[in-house]
Order: sequence, then structure tokens, then C-alpha cells
Amino acid sequence: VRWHHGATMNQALKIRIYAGDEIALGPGKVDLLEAIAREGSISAAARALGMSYRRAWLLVDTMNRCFREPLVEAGKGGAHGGGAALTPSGVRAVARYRAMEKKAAHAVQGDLAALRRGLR
Amino acid sequence: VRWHHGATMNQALKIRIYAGDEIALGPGKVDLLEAIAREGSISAAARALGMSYRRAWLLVDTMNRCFREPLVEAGKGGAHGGGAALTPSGVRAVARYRAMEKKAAHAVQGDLAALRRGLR
DNA sequence: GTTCGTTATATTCGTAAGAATACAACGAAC
DNA sequence: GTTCGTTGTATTCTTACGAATATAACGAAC
Repeated sequence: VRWHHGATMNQALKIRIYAGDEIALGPGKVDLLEAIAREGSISAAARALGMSYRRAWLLVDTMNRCFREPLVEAGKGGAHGGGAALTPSGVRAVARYRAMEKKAAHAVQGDLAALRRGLR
Repeated sequence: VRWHHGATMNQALKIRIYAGDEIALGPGKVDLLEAIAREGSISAAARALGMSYRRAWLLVDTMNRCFREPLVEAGKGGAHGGGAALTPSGVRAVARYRAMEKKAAHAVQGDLAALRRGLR
């Protein structure tokens, strides 16, 4: 795996929401959602995360197909391109996901530290 | 990814312990540890999990190198081959890991259900 | 001392994931 | 109406991962 930069890696706890055999939501997708909200477009988000536009678009596509209501709304054309933004569902999904991460990390911290203490 | 059988898949929560850039412990490795304890050898465990011996051996090697005390002790030769078993450290590691999974799953169940409710 | 299943290791092959690239269509700004 | 940065899509190329295969050394059982 090519680690472009310090994206979501080495995270002890990874949460994934499966829809059949596809991953509807995961660490990379949530990072991407936040980047889209911050940058205002899929391509700018992809650049910011050091990933190819194609990959970013594929991730967005998967999310939008897996959820009943799309998480990202994208428009063609526009001032400097159409851009994209999170829908209310998208905002809620990100918030819930980050909350889960916090709770899980807290629930696990004791054992995790104990296990890590055994590392060389 | 080739899903031989129903190993640890579709688990919403995956916990990994990193040692540098290597994964010292993760869902697959813990499954393997349990299989070794149950089956009495690396190769029997590999067969039981539907994975190649090479892969199983590599996983064991990584674990043993990452931890201060090895998790698996293997002997050459023997009645029908030397076989392998978990060390006390190995047994403890499995127990801690499974405990973490339980606690994390519990901490997260509410938000997880809410997120899943949004799936198509 | 022969057999058997194991550990340990190297080599080859297939495949899937992603990067890179290219390109048409779109639409606001100017 | 030209320009610009998008969205959306297809195509090619690389590369890393694991499966499959082969083989030597080992040691208990018989």
C-alpha cells in the first residue's frame, strides 16, 4: 500500500459499515467526507488527501449508492467547477462515525495499553 | 479479495495493534492463534481457516517478532509433526483482544444501529 | 531405520487495487 | 462566447498480496 501522507493509518480501531459486500462507510470515506465539506469539491478533497480523483469519486459513488439518502451532492459546471457538498445526512453520518470512534477508543484504552506494553 | 469461507469478515469493528509499520495483532491473527490452540499445529490451523501454510507461518512469524515474548511456540518433528501451541503470553493476548472487541462493540452499538438504519 | 506430518523457506503465478492518463460535457464567471 | 475547474467515465499500467508449489530438515512413533 502506498502511504502518500499521514492519512488515517496506524489507527488501532477501524470502524466499517458494510452494505452487503461493499463498505458503505469507513475511515477513508469519512476522511473524504470531511475533506469535501472543507474543500468544497470532490477533486479538491482528493488533492488535499493525496488520492486520485477517480478513487475519490468511486468512494463517493459507493457511499451514495449504499445509503438511502445520498451523503454527497455534486453539481456539474459552476464558478470554478460545480463543486460538491455534504447533505444533511452526510453531516450526520460523519458526526456519528466520529462519535463512535471516540466511544470505542475510550472503551478499549485499558486493554490496548496493556497489549502494547507487551510489544518489543 | 478471495473469501475462502466465513472467516473474520463483515465485522464492523476491527482492532489492530501496530508495531511500527507491521501489524502485531489483528482479527486474522487472533483467529489464527485460536485455531492453533485448538488444532495443535500451524498447518492444521491454516487448513482449518482455509489459508495457505505459508501465510499462516508468516502471520505467526510477525507476531513473534513484534512481541517481546513470543505468542506461539513451535517444535519441529514430533509424533505426527512437531506441532505448535500458544505460550502464556499468547493466551493472554487472545483473551485481551477478545475482551476489547466485546467492550468496543458494546460502546458503539447505539450509533452503529442508527447509521445502519440509513442504509438502503 | 523408515514413515509421516510437521516446521521453515524459496520461487512462481494470478489477481485485484489503485495511480496515471485521457477526454467529453457542463455551467458560472468574465 | 471563451475560459476554467469541475463532474463523470473509460483505458492502461504498476504493484503488492496471497495462492500454489516445491523442498530440505527435523523428530516422534512404529
